[in-house]
Amino acid sequence: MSRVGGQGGQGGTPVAPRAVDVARLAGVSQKTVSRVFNGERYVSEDVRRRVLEAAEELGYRMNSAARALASGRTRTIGVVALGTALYGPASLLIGIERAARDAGYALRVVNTLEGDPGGVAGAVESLLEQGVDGVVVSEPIDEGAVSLDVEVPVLVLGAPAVFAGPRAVVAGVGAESLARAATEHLLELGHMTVHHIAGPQRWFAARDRLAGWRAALSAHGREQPPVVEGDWSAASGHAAGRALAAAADDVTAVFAANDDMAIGLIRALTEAGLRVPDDVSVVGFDDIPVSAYVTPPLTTVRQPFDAVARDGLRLLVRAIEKPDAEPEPATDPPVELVVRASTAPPAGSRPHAGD
Amino acid sequence: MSRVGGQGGQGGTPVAPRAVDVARLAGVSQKTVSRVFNGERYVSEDVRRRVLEAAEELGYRMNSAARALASGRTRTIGVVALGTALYGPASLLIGIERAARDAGYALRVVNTLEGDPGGVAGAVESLLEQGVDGVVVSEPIDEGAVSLDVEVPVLVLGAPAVFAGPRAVVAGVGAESLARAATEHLLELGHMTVHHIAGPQRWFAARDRLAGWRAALSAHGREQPPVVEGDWSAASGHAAGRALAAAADDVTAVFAANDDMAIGLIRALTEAGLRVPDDVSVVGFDDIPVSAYVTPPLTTVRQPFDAVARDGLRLLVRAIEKPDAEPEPATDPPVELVVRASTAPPAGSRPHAGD
DNA sequence: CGCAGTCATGACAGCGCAGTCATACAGGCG
DNA sequence: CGCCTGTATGACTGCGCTGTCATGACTGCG
Repeated sequence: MSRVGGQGGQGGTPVAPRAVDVARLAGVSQKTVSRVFNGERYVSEDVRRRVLEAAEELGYRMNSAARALASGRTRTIGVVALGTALYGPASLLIGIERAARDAGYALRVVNTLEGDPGGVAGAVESLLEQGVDGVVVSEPIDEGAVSLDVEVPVLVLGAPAVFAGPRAVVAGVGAESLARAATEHLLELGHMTVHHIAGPQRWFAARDRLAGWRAALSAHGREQPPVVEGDWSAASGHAAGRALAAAADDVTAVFAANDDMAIGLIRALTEAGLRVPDDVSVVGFDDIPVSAYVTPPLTTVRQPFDAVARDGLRLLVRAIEKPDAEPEPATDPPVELVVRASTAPPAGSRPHAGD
Repeated sequence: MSRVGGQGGQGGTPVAPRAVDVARLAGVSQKTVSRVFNGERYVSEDVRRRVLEAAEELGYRMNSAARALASGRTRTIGVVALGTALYGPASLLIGIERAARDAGYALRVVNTLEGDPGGVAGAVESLLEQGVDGVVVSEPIDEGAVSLDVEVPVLVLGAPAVFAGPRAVVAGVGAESLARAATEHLLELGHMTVHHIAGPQRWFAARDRLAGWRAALSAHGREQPPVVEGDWSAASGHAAGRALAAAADDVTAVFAANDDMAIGLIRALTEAGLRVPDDVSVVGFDDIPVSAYVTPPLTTVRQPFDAVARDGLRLLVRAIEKPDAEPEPATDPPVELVVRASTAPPAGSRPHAGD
């Protein structure tokens, strides 16, 4: 008794049609069906059409498990993401999905729970078990040196060589130059120095921004005020702002490592009776959607998530499909500073409270 | 010549060890290795230990493609998401991932590009092709009646029965009751009526919120002012706020369908010389992270994304693993109104500008 | 006309697992 | 003691594809 194909039978559970069923209907061999569906050469137009028609009629869908087993390739890319709804990581994930799909790859996603030790390594391991041709580690947190000594290419977005591996490709989110641009914007407005509310230093992204800030100040020979560290949340920015307003009376410019903290900071400053930007200028980072509409509209730095994801994935796909090709370096994404109303020149004649 | 296992050989490409390799090393049959890795009954403690040790030594990882082919199950759930970094959808996706992993399922993600016709159906199709045991359609946009007539269970989060299918499970994000609570909060403060800035009506979530607003006003016998429709963005909230401030001088309370629009709205009101909450009270929806730190801190409604995701996935997994069980209804998630400083009783004696 | 080269197709094996069935032995019971 | 039930294991097969090789048919050219 042979199997009864999909839509044909009246009763019983319908059985998904296989390539042989299509082949039979089209009057060709199963292998030819495979050829058509893989877009291989050497299939006559006539046969191709017949196969596609037969497939359509039966509602045929290729079984990707069988394909993966036979070919050794899954056409799937695994992503290790952070499991946070923060605008940056979420946007990057979306960009990765789009780029992967455009490249003909499906996506598997595993989130690392923050604070989970060995999270990245474990996540990569589980992806390999699920079967992926390549892995993207998106904006990870520093967990000490992680060895990504795995057999597939790995793209690390937004983290340096801490992630070592034989087939690692690192593409930058390039936050350092962006942070530098933000800081320089404030210096160019005439501020003597710029304070910094940093992100949590376990995040590479936070360190990059800190480094960019330092670099800008160094380059201009300015002193580096003590850094306050937040946790990306508006709440932490608020707390940092309170501390800043209380401790130092000479703060005229602050660069916050993300927009949420900048917004919290502005609120704290406002509560302390300081006006933004009249008394204190504030720059954020990310250009989250609300930034243009908070009070005052926030000057911030826009990250080209889409370009980063696309560029990184291009490299990854190349590494997957042409393992022997040179590991071409990533192109640096463009810097974009969005100047709004939260920054202004310092009030030169403003009397110092403490003098 | 037989294959040389993984870490053993010095030269050449290492070949991933298979179950037979583990079996050989442990002195058992391949089938027994399979039993151990699937946690089946009837394996002696001694054998189990030996197999695990052998697997460890070889660095064995099961091949999930082979497993899927042989068993017909992929242990993977596919998610159709919207491809937006909006807080709601992103949070829901994270909740889904966690819940799926806890249930022992991996995740495949496909984003629908907004405005892509037939996006959901196409996305589901591509997931089926990739091989999934179940599908989650997360907060979709109305594309007309979509028939999810597929062979696997489908969980639709946050959309009504427009998505029909033989094995569909619908779990609510229950935005209607939340929207109703938000509106009633304003009425209880003493406002005569409440204006509404709606989300794009192609979104079910936006319609639910609109319906909740209407229900609250009807229940209290209040008139329903005309609705302004935004697109979730702060920019659209800003535009709506401008229109509102210009057109009507009797606006004392506004319920915005999400926090971003509420923030844009507040900015527009501020620019028009109206104070929040003194002149106008504003309620948002979502409780995005910055909401507590904008000026003024936003009264809003928190959605229990995690609970919704977890509950929905429980139903989906049940439908996958026990196809014959009753399709238990979803439990309604709890309502949580977060009252901050953007709402207050109306200024009773405030002189009307136009009188 | 005969032979090489290209194009088009099919036969067959095997990817690495899980399902099915057979087998073997232990203990309980009438 | 034979029989049955429960436990523990292995042999064999097949899931639905792709890779490899074989086989024709057709083309161009000396």
